[in-house]
Order: sequence, then C-alpha cells, then structure tokens
Amino acid sequence: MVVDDEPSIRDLLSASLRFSGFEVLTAADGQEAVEVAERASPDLVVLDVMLPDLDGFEVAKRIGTPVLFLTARDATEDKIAGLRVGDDYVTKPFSLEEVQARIRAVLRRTRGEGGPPSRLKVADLELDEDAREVWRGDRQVRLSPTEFKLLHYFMVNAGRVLSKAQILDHVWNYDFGGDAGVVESYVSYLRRKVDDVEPRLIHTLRSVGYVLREPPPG
Amino acid sequence: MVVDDEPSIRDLLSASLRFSGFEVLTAADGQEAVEVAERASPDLVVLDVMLPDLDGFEVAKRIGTPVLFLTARDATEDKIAGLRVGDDYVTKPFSLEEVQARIRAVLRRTRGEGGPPSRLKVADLELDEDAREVWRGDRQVRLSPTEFKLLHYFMVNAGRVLSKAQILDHVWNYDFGGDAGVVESYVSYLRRKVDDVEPRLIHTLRSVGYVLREPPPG
DNA sequence: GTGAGCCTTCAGCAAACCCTCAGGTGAATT
DNA sequence: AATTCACCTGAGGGTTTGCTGAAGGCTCAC
Repeated sequence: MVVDDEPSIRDLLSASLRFSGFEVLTAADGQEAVEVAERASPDLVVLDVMLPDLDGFEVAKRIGTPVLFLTARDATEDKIAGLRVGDDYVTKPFSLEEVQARIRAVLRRTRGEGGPPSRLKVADLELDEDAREVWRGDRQVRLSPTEFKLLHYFMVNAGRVLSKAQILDHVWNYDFGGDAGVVESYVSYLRRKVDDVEPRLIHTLRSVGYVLREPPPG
Repeated sequence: MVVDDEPSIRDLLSASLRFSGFEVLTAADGQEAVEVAERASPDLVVLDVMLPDLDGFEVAKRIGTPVLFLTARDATEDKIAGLRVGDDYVTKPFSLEEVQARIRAVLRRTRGEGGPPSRLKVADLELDEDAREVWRGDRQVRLSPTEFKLLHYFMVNAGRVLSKAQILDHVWNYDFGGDAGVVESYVSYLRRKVDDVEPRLIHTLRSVGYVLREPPPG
C-alpha cells in the first residue's frame, strides 16, 4: 500500500510498483490508510511521514505491517528513531530503484529468510544486493552509489533495451532536472570498471538506448 | 514473554526479539502476565518492575521462570536486592543490544552449560561475551562499554551491511536524541583500537553504512 | 572535592562523488 | 565525400560524506 498526500508521488510509486508486478492499494491520508490496511492487510506499507492528518509514525503504530517511510532529506535524524525493527526509510526526493530495493529488502527480512537469493548474475558479472558487492570474473569491483544503482537496474533488466529517459526515470531522483548526458557519463564509468574485458556486456543501440546482455556466440 | 504497560516498549522489544528468532508473547500488566505464563510457561520473562496493578517482583514470585527486570535508572539498589539467583536486570532507557545480551546470558545460565559458546570470532578478531574480553591476534584490547556494544553488534552481524540509523537503533538507548555523528566517532575509536592492522575488517560503504567482514582475496 | 574515564558534539580537513562541458570519434545520412 | 548526429570520455568544479582531533560535560571512584 502506498500512502502519500501528493497525487504525483502516489501515482509515480503505484505505477512503478504495479509495473514490477506488485499489487498496489493507495491512500491519501492517515485516516484512509488505517481503514484500507484493516480491510486489506497489505504485506507492506510505503508511508509518507508528513501527512495532513495523522503523523506517519502514528499510522505505523496502528497498522501491524512493516513500513517503508518516506521522509524529507532534512528531517532530523532523531525523528527516524521512531523506526521499529524491520522497518526502513528512504529520503525524498528518492529514485524508484532506491524504493524498490528497500521494499524488497524489508519483505525479504519479514517473510523469513526463505526469499530469493539476492544475487544477480549475467555471464561472469555478479552483483550481491545485500553485501553491495560486485564481481567481474574473480576480481571484486568497487562502485559508487549511483554506479551501483545503475548497474543494478541494468542487471534486473538484463536483455531488455533501456532508453536513456527510462534510465533517468528509474535510477535518478524524480526531481533531477539535468539532461541525459549524465547517463552517458555513468555508462562510461561502468564500462571502465566492470566491462573492460571480453565478453562485452553493455551495448549501445544508437539513438535507442543501452542493453546489458551476453553477446550471442558468433 | 515481554511484560510492560507501555505499548511502545512492548512493541520495540517484541519486534526486536522476533527478528532475532525468538518466539514472543506479550502482556500489559501483572494479572495478564501471570495468566499467560501459566498457560504457556515461557523460558524467560522480560518484566517491567513498575506495573499498573502488581509489583514486578510479586509477578516474578508467582511465575516460576527466570526474569530479566526492566527498572528505572534511579531505582534504589535495595529494590534490586529482590533479584533471585539467575535473574538479572536492565535499566531504562536501555539499548536493544543490552537487552538481548542479558537475555542470552540468563538463558545460557538457566539451560545448563550446554548453550552455544559465548565467543564470537571474525578473522583474528575475537570477542568473549561472558568475560567481556576482546582480542585482536594475540593482544588483548580494552574497550569502553559503548565500544564493546558496538563491536558486539558488528560481530553478531558480520558480513551484513549496517546503516548508521540501524546501529543507532540497536546500540544506543532507545531515547537517544543525538544524530548519527556519534556512530562515526565510535567507529573511529574501534578502528584505532582493534582494526589498526591488516586485514582491515571494518569497511565504510559511503552513504550506505558499515560492514565488518574479512576482505575477499583480490 | 578531585581526577579519570567516558560520552557526545563540533569543526576542519580530506576524499569521494556527482554533474557539466567540450573536444573527439565514428556511424548514419545526404 | 562531406555533413550531421549521437555518443564517448577526460577534465574540472562544486558538493557531499566521512574521519579525526579537540573540547566540554558527565558520572563515578577515591
């Protein structure tokens, strides 16, 4: 369930999550959130801390499910001390990659350890979401946060062609005002760090986008 | 079983303990505590001394299981003289680390010596929970209480990435109002005391958190 | 009371990171 | 072949993040 009073945020999140295969309910304020949660008992709630009526933490207390909080970046740290074990938070403005990663992490912790392995693999390129480790062959590679998010997005969508606009929408914060040039820069960084050996995995499709995939033999 | 009349404390403790793999029952007052204990006979009771109806010690007398008392910091010492052999106590406000450590200690004493060894080890770094001793290689290291709790939390979660907020929630008292800067300070202290030789075990993941682990070959 | 150890805050510094820009390269088009 | 366009990448500046030394206040033992 997604709870936020700004319709744009609500739509952004629910559309993104539905596309990824989640079933999504929404609520615009604390009152509605509590009602919907009682009726439908969702597995997880994405919850804005600043709501028009109730405080986000108050809502969290009333509904029994795990919560991913959305907070302003300048919120004092001690506010976040209201987190219960198992909950997590993301600061606004966020990127969709960020939110989905946190959601999956919370669900994995909640549903016992029986979740899917948090390890993505394409050819000899491996990425461990929990440990935040990346390997190319038998050498470990250090990535900055943005590099990591970008590679993660590539690997989740391995084999699919991704436009620069698409990448911008998912990997960068939703309020990022710059142009797609930054994507080119980061693809360049990634190539140097993880794609400097054969077989090349990141391919450019001129005036279309990029795709991460193992090249066919031949 | 967790017994406290404040729902926030009850939730904090029960969620934290469930997350660590315990089965948890709760009660909000002495009456309920005695009833639940008779029905379910828990292995241990975490019991607030100040309850609305019965005195905590009275409850302890009626139920036959070991008890970890929660007391106010300014409780007079003679109150605590009411402890039976095998019981223990923690003062409010506590840290989750503190409570879990005491719980495990009580259970270990209760269930005979057949418990798991109270010695954590990562590479050549060793920590003895009972003796409160820490060794790096063959030299012993003296740690302050907070340093010890922090290192203990790191070692219990070795290999797992821990955010500063997470560390704050577990190692510091639940009412701590400060910001995450104090975590940086203590990590710095720990590094100087126990991580000043190769291989480095405490690693910074910029804008993500810290992780204690043996670095991979490569 | 006094001192030692401990906890926390803070500020200055250093490193890492993010983004922009511009020149260069190569592919597609005319 | 010349032109155009998309893309690549090195360089650089501004910002963020983290580390650490220093200092103040607190508690506790003596």
